[in-house]
Amino acid sequence: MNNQQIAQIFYEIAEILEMKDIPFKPWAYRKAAQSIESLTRDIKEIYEENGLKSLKEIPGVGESIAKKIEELIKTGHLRAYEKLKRKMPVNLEELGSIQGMGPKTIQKLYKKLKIKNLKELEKAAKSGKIRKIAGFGEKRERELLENIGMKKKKTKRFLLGLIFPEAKEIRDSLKQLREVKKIEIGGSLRRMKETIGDVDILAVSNDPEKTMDFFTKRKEVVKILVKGLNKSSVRLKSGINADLRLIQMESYGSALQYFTGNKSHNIKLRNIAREKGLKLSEYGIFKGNRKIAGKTEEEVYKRLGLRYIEPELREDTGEIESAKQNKLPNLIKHYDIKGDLHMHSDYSDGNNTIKEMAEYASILGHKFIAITDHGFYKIAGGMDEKEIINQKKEINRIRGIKIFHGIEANITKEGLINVPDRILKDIDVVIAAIHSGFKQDKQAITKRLLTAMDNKYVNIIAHPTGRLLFKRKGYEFDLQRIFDKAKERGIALEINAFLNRLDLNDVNVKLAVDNKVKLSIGTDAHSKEQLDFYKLGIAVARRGWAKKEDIINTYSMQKLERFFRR
DNA sequence: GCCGTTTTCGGCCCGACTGTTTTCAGTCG
Repeated sequence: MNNQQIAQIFYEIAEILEMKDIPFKPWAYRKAAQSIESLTRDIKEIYEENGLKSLKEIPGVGESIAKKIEELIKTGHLRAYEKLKRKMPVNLEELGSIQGMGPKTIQKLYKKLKIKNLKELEKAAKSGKIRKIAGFGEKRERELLENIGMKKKKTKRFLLGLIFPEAKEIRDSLKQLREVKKIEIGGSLRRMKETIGDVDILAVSNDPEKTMDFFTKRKEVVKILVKGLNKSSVRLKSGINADLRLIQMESYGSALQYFTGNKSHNIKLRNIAREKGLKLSEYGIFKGNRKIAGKTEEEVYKRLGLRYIEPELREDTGEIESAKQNKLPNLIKHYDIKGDLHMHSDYSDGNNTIKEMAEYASILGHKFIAITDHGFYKIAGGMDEKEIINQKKEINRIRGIKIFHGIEANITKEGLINVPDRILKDIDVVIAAIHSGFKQDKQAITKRLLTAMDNKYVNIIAHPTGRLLFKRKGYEFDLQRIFDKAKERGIALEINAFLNRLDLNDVNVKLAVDNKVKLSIGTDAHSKEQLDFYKLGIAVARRGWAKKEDIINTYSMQKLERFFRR
């Protein structure tokens, strides 16, 4: 029973209780499920520490839910849940995934028509049985059928790195309109989450009609879903939906705050408002009927007694508590980054020459780069000893920004570095990474990484978990032991900024920062345009609460050289 | 069922939209 499975059970209990019209309990179960889902540790571990007592320290978990967690850990079952299931034997996950099917509707359709799953729902809708039930009608029935076809809630998510440039282009084009007084991207895109569900754009406009026309006629738009004067919704070429909402200037701040989210961050803010006898909504902060804030986000947070919280932190993972105590970190800024420490040239599997990479990096404002082609690795066109020597000579000839001569070496199944020490010793920066043998168990991978980090030339462990978004989960290892070793040996762990890696991810970056481990940002670019991904790396760092001093890309050249030589 | 710098009892986030209604319930974000 892992955290996700336990959370899922509590979500289902919440749904069933909701059907039964039991007040407030669903809210409690959902809250507990949410906290369990976002734990960074195995809940079993927490339980083993101090039993029920340590479970109750999880927010939203009290006496009763703690006992249920205990039962699940110990037996793998939950009698209370199974009893509920027997009375409500419907496939909640399936039916609930249909847009318009909430708990009350599912309950009603089960009671009246014994509908238990998607197949039965579709059959009933097609044969016109649903429209005859009180509270339903032809339109509802037709809509349900449509939504079954769409399976709308399961719309897939998209890579931040793909959507970010597309959304920015739309925003910038709207910004050109004279009528548009203010505009910003909201939602998970503003929080720079690694995957994005849809694009939310907020604007203030003097001419809503013209603005909406312009938006819905953009060349990126393939379908208009809704078009109104306050809100329009379109589907873009990439497949993602984009909303444009127009709001009044005096609510701009509170609307931006509201539409940036995330949801539990917002709920917490509303609770704080309520505790102060105020009301917070997307229209502002109200005392009775009087609006007392809402024009800017800063004002909203301030009025709630909080320091301003950067969008990347708004995930309800402790940022509100920190803001209250004025303990938010001073997050790393874009301009703190002086260079990129992982990229490939045509010496291995990259598309561009070293010179081309360096020139593009210079345009981006970098002061240095590290060329880190694969060494001794045939599959990726890795260099042999002679090519490595030639590469060094070429780097020394190139004028312009500082180029560190690096290498990306493999960590073998035994934890050895696949490039001999006599070569490594003359290289400025050595990146080591696992590129094969992902299936080893947790212990084996941990040992493999630890052994590799004992090599005295290794400076950076690249893409430490090996995950690929939407593709591969990544291998497991004992994070804490790797952190301790990295600190002991003066090795940095990488935030690989390649769009489908983002590895370490935000959660692990936060843990690393807490452990005072140094991090390095590298794009892993295989062509010059991919050097743009460094922005994604900064986003992950910021979402992981990283400060300037946590990231070695912010070091001065001298300090960085010292770090590499250690 | 959880939780508390106004509470160990009495509260629990807010508003828009929609379809089916004659004043609202359910769903969504």
